[in-house]
Amino acid sequence: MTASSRRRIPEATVARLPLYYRALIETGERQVATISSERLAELAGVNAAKVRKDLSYLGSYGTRGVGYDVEYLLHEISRELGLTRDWPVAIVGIGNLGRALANYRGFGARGFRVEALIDADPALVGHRIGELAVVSIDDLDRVVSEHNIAIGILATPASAAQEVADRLVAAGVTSILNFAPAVCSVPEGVSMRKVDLAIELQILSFYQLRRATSGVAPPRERAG
Amino acid sequence: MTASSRRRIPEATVARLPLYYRALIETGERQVATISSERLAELAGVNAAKVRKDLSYLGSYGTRGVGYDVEYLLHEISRELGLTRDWPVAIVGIGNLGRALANYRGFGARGFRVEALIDADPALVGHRIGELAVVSIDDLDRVVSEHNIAIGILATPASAAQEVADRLVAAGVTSILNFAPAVCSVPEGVSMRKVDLAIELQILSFYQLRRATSGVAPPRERAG
DNA sequence: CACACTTTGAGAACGCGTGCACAAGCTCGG
DNA sequence: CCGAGCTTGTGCACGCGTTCTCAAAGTGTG
Repeated sequence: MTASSRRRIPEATVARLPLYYRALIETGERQVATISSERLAELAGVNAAKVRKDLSYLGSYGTRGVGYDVEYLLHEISRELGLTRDWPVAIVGIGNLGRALANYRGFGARGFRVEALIDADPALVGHRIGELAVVSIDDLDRVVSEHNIAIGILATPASAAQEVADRLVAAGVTSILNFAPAVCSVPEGVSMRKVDLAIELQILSFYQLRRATSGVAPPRERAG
Repeated sequence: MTASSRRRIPEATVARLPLYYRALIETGERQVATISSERLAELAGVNAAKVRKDLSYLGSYGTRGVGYDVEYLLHEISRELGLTRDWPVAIVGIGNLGRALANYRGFGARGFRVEALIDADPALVGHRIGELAVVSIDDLDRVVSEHNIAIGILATPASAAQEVADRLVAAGVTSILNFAPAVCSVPEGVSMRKVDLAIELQILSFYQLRRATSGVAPPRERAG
């Protein structure tokens, strides 16, 4: 039975699976064999009922009276998230942020291997960052297909975002992580997630202001 | 009447206000005086009914048959988001990401002025990045109160995140943007938003895998 | 001034996600 | 082998957010 033959997993649950994954990795390193939903909830910063419901979407992997087998659960979540294989990734836009992302060690650890750095600026092309040389955006198509890249990270200025997204999609990329502060649309069948740093600060600012001018408490955390 | 004396604004709406803000800025620059909810929805990448409902939480600023006055609406949203004033910000953890954030131009444009760079590594202290010198974490308390910093950006390794968050809160910071891949709790009355790059990729990977093994379509976009 | 047209604002229905509460099921000690 | 104790899995109710829909309210033309 493949991962996809199961019942549909709610989006909110998918967003929490990486939290469980991380918590389980840490737990496994401490040679702990089983873990209860309560403990896992604590480590992941959520509520225990939610953990149980989330995990039940993957199947009944727990044992009543005991808890979940750490190794087994870890394996199942890895498989569900596609972390049992490597994902070659390309970063487009090698500015401040793109460079930081290129050097970020956290990706490789989870199987996301940055295999291409792409930029439109001729002055940057050929410049090495770590093991990789920046290639021209003219070679986007070739690089994407040669490295079999399915996931693209968009770190260009806002003005270039839509055009680059289109080119990535045309080249065969079907998942995009967009850091550009711009609305950007992709066709059906392509996923896109947005991370906008300025927007995050503006949301904080809203609640900060409310707290300053009144006694209104902010929500405890965001949806993610 | 202050921003906070109105009825409560739903969290989901707050998260969209910055999108409207950005769209209105762009529209204003094109000398357009009024805008319909439909057009604004298009620019912000959401649905028109949502735009109208969101804006109605701020008050009835539209004119039936006409639309919204761009300048006026912009002003109201700015005020609501606290963008009419400046927010001094500190970045803690001057690694790859911290440095990129320190150089990021997008913050200043919205009134978020990075006024302090803090790190625990003595080798980094004194090092200049742009206009600012990195200061020691031992001076965190002093720097935060001297600059009246209410918003902190946490870009440390996961292992230091909770401790640094505690120190920020103790120093008087009441809003934290957390980039560290760790669960991290803050007391009531402090807001924290999380941005975890590895988690974003893992979510993309999930849907990528589903698409590869079956014909299941991913959700069109995230909640944000 | 009346009428056609546009667009907002809000009522209402629906769907998703959350969390309580508890039965079902497992372990372990005696 | 039995009963006490623990933990999972899930039914259910509730609340939030989204979206459909339409009356209300404005504009503009003849």
